Amino acid sequence: MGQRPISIAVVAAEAGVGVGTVSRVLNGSDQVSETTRSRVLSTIERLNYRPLRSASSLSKGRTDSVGILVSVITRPSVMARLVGVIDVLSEAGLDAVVFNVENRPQLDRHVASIIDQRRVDGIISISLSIPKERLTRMRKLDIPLVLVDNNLPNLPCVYIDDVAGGKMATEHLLALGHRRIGFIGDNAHTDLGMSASEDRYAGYLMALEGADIEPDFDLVARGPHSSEAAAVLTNALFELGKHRPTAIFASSDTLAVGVIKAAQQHQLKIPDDLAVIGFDNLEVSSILDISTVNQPLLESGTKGASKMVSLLNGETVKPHREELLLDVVPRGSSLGIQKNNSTKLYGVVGGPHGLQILQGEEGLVS
Amino acid sequence: MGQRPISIAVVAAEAGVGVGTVSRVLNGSDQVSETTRSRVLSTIERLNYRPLRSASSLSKGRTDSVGILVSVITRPSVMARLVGVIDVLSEAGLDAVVFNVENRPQLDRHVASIIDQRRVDGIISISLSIPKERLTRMRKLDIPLVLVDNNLPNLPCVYIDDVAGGKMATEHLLALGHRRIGFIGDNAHTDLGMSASEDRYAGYLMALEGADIEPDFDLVARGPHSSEAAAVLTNALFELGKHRPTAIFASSDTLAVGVIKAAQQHQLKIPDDLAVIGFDNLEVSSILDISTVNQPLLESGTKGASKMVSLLNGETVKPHREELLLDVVPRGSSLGIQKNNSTKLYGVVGGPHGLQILQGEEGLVS
DNA sequence: GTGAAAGCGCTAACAC
DNA sequence: GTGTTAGCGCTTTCAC
Repeated sequence: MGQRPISIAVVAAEAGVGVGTVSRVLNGSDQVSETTRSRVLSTIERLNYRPLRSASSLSKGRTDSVGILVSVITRPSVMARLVGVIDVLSEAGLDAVVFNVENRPQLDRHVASIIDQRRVDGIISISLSIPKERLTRMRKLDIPLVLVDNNLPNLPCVYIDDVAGGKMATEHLLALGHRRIGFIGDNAHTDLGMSASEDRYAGYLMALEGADIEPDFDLVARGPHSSEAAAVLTNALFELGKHRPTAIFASSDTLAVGVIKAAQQHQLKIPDDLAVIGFDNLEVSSILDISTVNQPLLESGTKGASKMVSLLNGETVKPHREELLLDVVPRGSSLGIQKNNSTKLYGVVGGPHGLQILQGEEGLVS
Repeated sequence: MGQRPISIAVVAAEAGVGVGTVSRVLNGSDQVSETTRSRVLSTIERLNYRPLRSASSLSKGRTDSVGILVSVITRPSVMARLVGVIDVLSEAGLDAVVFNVENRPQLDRHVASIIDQRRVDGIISISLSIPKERLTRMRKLDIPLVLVDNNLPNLPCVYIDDVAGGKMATEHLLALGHRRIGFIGDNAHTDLGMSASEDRYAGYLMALEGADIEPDFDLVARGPHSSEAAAVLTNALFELGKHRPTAIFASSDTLAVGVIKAAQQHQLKIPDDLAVIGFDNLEVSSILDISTVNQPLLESGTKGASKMVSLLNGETVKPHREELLLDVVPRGSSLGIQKNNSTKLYGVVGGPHGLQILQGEEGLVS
């Protein structure tokens, strides 16, 4: 009881070999005979021995863990990326150390501490802009960095073209005949480099220009990134009376939900009185039948993490910089076609304790 | 260039002191004269030195990081807890190593590896049930464990009474005069010990019993944890015709969204034709005006993490086991009172680039 | 109050 | 193939 945990030395002694051999077995070296290997292995098993991470880290000079910088985790879009990252890292035997960043000074602090304490082997930044000086320092120190949902030259990254996305969304509305198209965006966390909303706004302007429509800034509104805020802003747009927009592009689905809520409160029919398109293709947009621009969120995380894994293995990262594709997902909020096909996808069966959904859970987020 | 990173020895030499002294300064020992301390401190600053985590870990015998076991991170409720945990840990200078668990074997594997590799000083389990044998082992090895959203005797934990919550929700509907009350729950991840839905169901039954109502299992349905699934199940309940429920208790807001969607597709008026109450008080329930049972999600995370911090500091955890309180949040989906006061909370102002929301962002999730 | 030195448990370079 | 040994960078007695 209370005896000190077994070290590699104990295992070596017990197995009648040197510590070096045990270490070699542990690290899968082929410099060990099958006989010895199995003997060591069984001793390890018997003693229930596991190498101490920190000792190995110190010796190897790496931590086998990567830092993940992320902000406003609670956003579903951010969450999805994060999950993708964590899953791939975990699969590769790397620990995911998550840093939740809320403002610029904090971002800088975290980055600095991560870099200098070398507590991780690499950093994955999700939707965040690392301060320039830190970037330089990291490059100098040769600390791998991968950007997810961000795009910087010479750095491995996975990103989308938000401008193009904003353009696509707006063009969707234009194609439906709308001329007075409003924009609802957010101005949250721009200090952290989260510029998606503004980029999409740029795309919105481009689309208007392409259609020879003079932008009307009375139809543009920005606020915090929440449904409530979007509802408030939408209400403000409605005060324009007959000059109100006939369609609104919300820079994220979360905002689109607020837009629709506001419209309903004003007894406006969607999409006849007001067409709406969002961005991200979150689950909520599917269930509320909101048109949107789909972006591969989870995939951005998995691909980013894969690049990190490659980097840490010393391999060259295949597509160094990777742009993921977007596509418009037209739904009822702009087309007005009610499609409740989801009902047909799953079978429901009765049981002694109530109904149950049968099989076929494809597409269901459980 | 490429010079090896400065170690404590370099600092010591540079400052003209022994490494021991530098270490003492680093760890805030009071065994150092002010003079030396400041000299060392300035040298550290000048060289931009940071102690190497793994070396310190090896020496100290602790990692200054804690493992977080979590499942289905994408659930907003889980995410909120996770954020709470991470923030408090980070504040305390502890690294948050996140393990995303998807099934029981994986849970067991992760726990085993965490325990044996001693890669963290403690474990916080969110909504998950650690296998019993692992629990025993952890206790024997003296590895601190804190449960968030889970409740086990003799273990520090933060939890709610899901049964009571389910009862409250159902009683809310009963108080409104409903007699045929349906239940929509999920049967996801019960293998991981996520029993909230079933516990709330137990509360539902208790409430019915308290009102002398015989439970009708035709009004009970379970499926995956998604709005889509809930919509499908709700549709199935509607097939009961006049025997359909006049109210539904959905075991989470996510499910409640699906219930409402299904009702709308059937042209049912909420709450006149169908009253609905959910659980969790997610942002979505607020914007969609869904009645719900509020539980302090973020707080469960922060409180749990605080307990961990105390444990690691060798302090006794104040309230060892802590139950957080629930309260019914009545909204339009059951009461029918449309309250769009949110509009009044924030000012909107015009600008050259469009409208902006003024100040007062309290309550707005950005 | 401070320096010297002995570990912490592991890896890797070097012998044999 | 395998054992031996010198570190990895820090903390912590133990002298002084």
